[in-house]
Amino acid sequence: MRTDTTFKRAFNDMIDIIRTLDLGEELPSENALRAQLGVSRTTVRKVLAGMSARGIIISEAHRRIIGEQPLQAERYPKEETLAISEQVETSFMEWMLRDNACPGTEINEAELARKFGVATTIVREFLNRFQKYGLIEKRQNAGWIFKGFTANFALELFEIREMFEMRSARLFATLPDSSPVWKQVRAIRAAHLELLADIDARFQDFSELDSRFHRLIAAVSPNRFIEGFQDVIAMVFHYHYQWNKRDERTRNEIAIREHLALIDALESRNIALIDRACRSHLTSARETLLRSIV
Amino acid sequence: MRTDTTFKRAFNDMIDIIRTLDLGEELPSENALRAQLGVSRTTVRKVLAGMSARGIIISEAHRRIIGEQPLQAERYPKEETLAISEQVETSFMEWMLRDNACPGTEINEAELARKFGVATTIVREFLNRFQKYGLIEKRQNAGWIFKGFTANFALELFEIREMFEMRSARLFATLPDSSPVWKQVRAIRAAHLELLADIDARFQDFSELDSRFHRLIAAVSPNRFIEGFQDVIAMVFHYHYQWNKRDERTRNEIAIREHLALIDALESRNIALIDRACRSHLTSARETLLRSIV
DNA sequence: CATATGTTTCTTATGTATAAAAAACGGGGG
DNA sequence: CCCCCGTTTTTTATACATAAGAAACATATG
Repeated sequence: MRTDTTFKRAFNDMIDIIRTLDLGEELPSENALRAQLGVSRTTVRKVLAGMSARGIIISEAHRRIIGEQPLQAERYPKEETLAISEQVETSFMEWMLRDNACPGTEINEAELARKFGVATTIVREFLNRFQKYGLIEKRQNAGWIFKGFTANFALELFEIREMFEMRSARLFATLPDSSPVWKQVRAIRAAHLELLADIDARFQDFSELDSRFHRLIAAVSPNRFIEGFQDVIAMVFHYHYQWNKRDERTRNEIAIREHLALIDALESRNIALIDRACRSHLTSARETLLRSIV
Repeated sequence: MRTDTTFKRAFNDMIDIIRTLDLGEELPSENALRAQLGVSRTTVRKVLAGMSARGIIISEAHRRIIGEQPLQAERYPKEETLAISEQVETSFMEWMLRDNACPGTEINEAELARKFGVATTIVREFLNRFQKYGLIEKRQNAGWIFKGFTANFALELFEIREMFEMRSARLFATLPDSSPVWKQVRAIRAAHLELLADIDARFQDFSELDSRFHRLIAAVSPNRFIEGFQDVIAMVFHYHYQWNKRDERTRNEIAIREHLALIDALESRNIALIDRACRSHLTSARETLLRSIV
């Protein structure tokens, strides 16, 4: 009943490990592989068995050696490596953004389960987790309602975001030169400059960099509630921008320049400068989001 | 399989409704009762059937009249009116606060389900919802870990709480005299004074008033994320103080006086005053919580 | 024709089952 | 005694089943 996505993901990862080894070379121990693959030994053994069956690995007494290099074609497709609960997220987002975007829509667990082809349990569990994003609401003994990806949602989101982000950004002014954070700041500036240099081809990579940047800022003084909120922000930007492609290149270029200005401000340790750069970036991000909603 | 807690709760509520009616009087329609009881007509009919069977209601052709007044003893016990998913919350809190309070404890779905005598599905669902409180964390393909009711938890909680509450309190200074909020403020001040007058006997009622007060402040400018965070705060205070009774009376009396000071400040519309009263209350609340943790 | 009740259909809450994955156990061999 | 591997036990992820509850439909009655 449970899907074997963990096995398939591990199998694919194992192919990459084997490619770093030579024909006839002995494999690391099951325990070592377990650590490398980040799964249990049970799964490692299943992967090894699968590879033996395909002749990639030859098991001799007390040792295993590489029989032949695996082909890329033997990899399992990406979809099969995602747990059902993860696939449901994508299905739901598509349903939400494409089909029934209007606020007030009732969400029917059973219907969604049928539509997505999964068990109701999974949909229920997903909706429970998804609730934290503030887009759906539960009614006692009845279904859920979709509150809508509305301007109000964006405004409430950004009100919190501004509080959290200004708080974190200001803290940078008090960090000693010796803090390891500065190295990360320099690294992320480099990543921004690189992306900017090749913006025409790689503008779609910005979404991930954006999330990384804001998480770095938040991380100066860890707070589990702020970290949890970063998930909300990441979700919104990930899916909303995936759906709305208008002006994507320009939007992203502007955001990169704002990030760079904020990085400069952070390094200056000047509170006024930090405040200004941070607020200006958030204002512009908010306006962009609002414009794409209406 | 599903429990009939909705029916039992409605049954109990129905007893209260009948007590306001006279013997021989005709009952409201099913639809009217549905609205009053806040359940579906299906459940109303089940309640009516149950009461008919006990002779409380007599069904004549096309009408129902009160046959005899129900006895309080006929009420279903409180526990049976709580959905399993609600009972699990209590069980879990007790388990957490009494038995295994130490940080890092692994939480085992199957074991909890056995201990609480419920299906694993329920425990899973509960843990998913409970995650938002920041006290547990999930590990992929494995169980959950309890992060502990620690000083750090309290500090992170109050950092956010301070941001949110100061923001809301300050907004009061900008409210026009005509705002309906002021009436609610006066009402809640009265409630505080009443409780204070009878503090020796009723100090335990403070927990609920506290939650009501802070939700009122937050409500001036609704924000779904702030409202969601109020749940976290309410949970912490509800359960933690239920567990730790030390100095409860004194603590609550102090808090009431701080609330009253904050109410005065709000009504003064003086930002500096509001800031001071709000911060001073939050600081004292934080210290109290911290003291009770260590 | 509107409102009340009787009937049918659909959905949610909760229990049970089971394959996949993790963890624990146990016997060698270095 | 520690690591490696074979085996067994436990736990999680997911499917499915069903009674309780909600909603929709139908009929009757004033």
